[in-house]
Order: sequence, then structure tokens, then C-alpha cells
Amino acid sequence: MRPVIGLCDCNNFYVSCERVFAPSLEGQPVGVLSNNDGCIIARSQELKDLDIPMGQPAFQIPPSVRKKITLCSSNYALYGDMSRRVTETLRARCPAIETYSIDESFLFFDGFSLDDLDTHCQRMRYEVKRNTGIPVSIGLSTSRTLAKIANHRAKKDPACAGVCWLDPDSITMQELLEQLPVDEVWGVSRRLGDRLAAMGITTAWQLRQADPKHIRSRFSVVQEKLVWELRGHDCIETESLTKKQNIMTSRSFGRATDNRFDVKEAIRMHAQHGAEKLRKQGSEAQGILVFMKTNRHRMDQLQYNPSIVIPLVSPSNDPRTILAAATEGFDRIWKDGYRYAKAGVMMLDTVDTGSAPKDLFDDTDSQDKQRRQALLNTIDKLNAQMGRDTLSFGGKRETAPWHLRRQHLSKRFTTCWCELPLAHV
DNA sequence: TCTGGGGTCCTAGGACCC
DNA sequence: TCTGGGGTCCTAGGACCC
Repeated sequence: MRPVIGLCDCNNFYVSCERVFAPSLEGQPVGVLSNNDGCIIARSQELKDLDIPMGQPAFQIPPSVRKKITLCSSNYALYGDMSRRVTETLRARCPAIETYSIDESFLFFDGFSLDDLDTHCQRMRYEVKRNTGIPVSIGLSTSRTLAKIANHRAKKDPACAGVCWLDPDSITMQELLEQLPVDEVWGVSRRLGDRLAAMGITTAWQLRQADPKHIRSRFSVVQEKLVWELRGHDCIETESLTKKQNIMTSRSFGRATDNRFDVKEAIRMHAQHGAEKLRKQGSEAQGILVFMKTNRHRMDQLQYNPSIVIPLVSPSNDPRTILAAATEGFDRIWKDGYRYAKAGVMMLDTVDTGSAPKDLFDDTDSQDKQRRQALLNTIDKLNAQMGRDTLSFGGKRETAPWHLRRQHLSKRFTTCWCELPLAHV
């Protein structure tokens, strides 16, 4: 018997997080918006039932519908912390766990008896709900791809009560795969789906029956693995995702701007956040990429989307080094006369801190290095305790045009003392 | 007025080497 | 007609994910 893999997925995660602290939203159509209150990125079932699609720009929702629904700005401080709490609860019942995204984790049930698994998973669901208020569903099979499919069924079929085990070689599995359009399989999107359809493969079952070698020759090793996954063989690795090779920090601006100072300030902020993310994962970047963009939707405006890579002399996560490189990059690509709508910085080709060979020309003595490290540790500690950007290099203005629009933001209920929910007696 | 922000992996093809 | 053959490394770009 192959080992059982589970996929635990939080139901409508962002919406569920909002509902934990606003119970009146229960049963109501609720959506969560992307940064800048731009597009719908999460929907409650009630909102899905109103045929509001994923990715819909908020301003395109008809006023008649807009009146009936609640839209929230995204609150990543809240969602990130809730996600951590969900994972902690799961880990207590299943130590072999692999976080896949903010709302999904793979669970590895090696050594568990199949007979007890349903009860065990029901208990996990109950505990997550009790400890965090978040409803989850668990799908079980023998590969990640099939666990994903089982999870979908766990959500949709009331008879499952939130947990669904699918034997890869059962009739039930075959029937399910025969009804599943191939482009709804994890890893197959519309484009690939069209190419498969041209070969006569339109259902997940047909893909499973296809010759893996043939699929590999027509597509790539990724799609070949998919065939094996559909047959119940676990062959997709996801755990290498722990340390990021590149770290992107970027945001669209609340308002577009042609002001050099504004854009530079945004880039400097992203550079500092990037350096902070590097230190958090114990990495140093070997180079940084700086970019800015005009609004691609405004065809009536001049477009300019420059980017530049600035290599670092030696790998670094020191905000002053990163800032200097980002500023240099900015100065080299900046042009007057455009209305910029977005800017960002990417930390490139990260390596473990201290793993790089020593730079021969680096004459900083070790005492200097220690002082520098102590300073960075203090900055990180303060920002972690007191909130992001409590301490930063160069001031920031609350009114800068690049600040996010967040008109419907909930509180940081679980990560900020001054925003704890209040109980009224 | 208004349209997200991250990531990963794979392949093809060029540069370069012996 | 025919222009060596095999290998590595790097990068750009495509495709997909949440």
C-alpha cells in the first residue's frame, strides 16, 4: 500500500478570517480585494453564487450588486497569523506536514491505519475550527494531485462532512476522473488544456490513461509526472520551496505619480523590506533588480517599463548595501515624463548567510561586522515587536501617493496589542 | 477615478570549452 | 550534398501555481 497523502485546505480562507472577527458576515456574500482594493481575490460561497468571478475589478461590479455585498481590503497581517495558527493545530495531530501556500498544507500519514484516518481527520477539522475559527476540508489519496481532487470532493459533497479518502484504483476514482475536465487538474491550465484537447484528451481520466512517454515528448517532464500522479504515484516534490531563490517586493501605487522623489521613496521602502525578508530566511542576495511600470491599462498614456539588475560585490542582506544598489538602479532607469503606477525590487540568487567566499577587498574588521550585525538584529527585533517600519532608513510620509488604498481594512486582531477585539458586556 | 503580488520549474538556445 | 562532437553553464521566456 502506498503512503497516504492529505491536503488540508482552508475554506474561502481570507473570507473566513474576516468572519472570525465579524460574525455578522456569516451567511452573507463577502469578497476580499487585492492590494489597492483592485480586484476580487477571495469569495464566500454566497458571492460565488452571485456569479462574481475571481479577479473581477471591484469598480466593474454593477452598483445594484455592490449594494448587496461586503468587500474587505486584504489584511495580510491577519491572514498570515491565522495561517500560522491553523498549521500549528494541524501539526499537533500530524507531525509530517508541508506548508504549500497560505491556506493549504500537505499532510503525510505514514504509519497511520487507513481505518482510523477518517476519524483522525475529522478530529483535526474540529480542533482547527475550535482553536482558530477557520473551517477546513481534508482530501486524502496517494499522490498530491489526487489529494487535491479528493479535497475538492470533500468541500462539495455534503456526505463527506469535510473529509474525503479516494483510493486511486477504485471505481469511484475512475468515475470522478472521467467527469473532471482535464484543465481543472492541478498543473493543467487553459492553455495546456487546449493543447491536450487537440490530442483528444479532455478528461482527467484520459490523461491518466495516456502514455507517459508520449506526453513527455509532446510536452515536458512536468506533464509526464502528472500522468503518474493521476495514477496515484507520488512524484511531485514541493518541499524545496522553503528558502526563496528570489524575493520580490513590489506594489502598485495608490495613485499614479510622475514625481521622481515619490517613486524613489517607494523603491527605497521595497529595498528595505526585501533586505528584511532576506535576513528573516537567513539569506543574502547576490544582486538586486529594480523596476518600475506605467499603467498598462491606460493605452492613452505613454508606456515605460524599465528594469535593471545591479550585481552586488559580495552577497549581502545589509539594508544600507541593498539601499545603495537600489538607489543606483533607480537613478539609471528613471525618466521624467511618465506616470508610474508600480515599482519594486527583487533580491536575486540568494545564498545562505555567510556561505559565500570572503571578499578579498572587504577590509571591514570583525569588530565592525559585529557592531553592524547587532544593529540589524536590533532593527529587526524592534520592527517585529512594534510593527513594520517602526525603524527604517530615511523617513516615510503617510501621505505619499504610493501608499496603498485600503478603504475597507479590518483590524490586526491577532498581531497588534492596540487592535485586539473588544468584548462588550 | 479604479485593473494584485508574489513564486516555481522547465526548455531552448547561445556562448564557450576541449 | 556533406562543414566535428560532446559537454557545461547561463539566460530568456513560457507555463503554471496560490
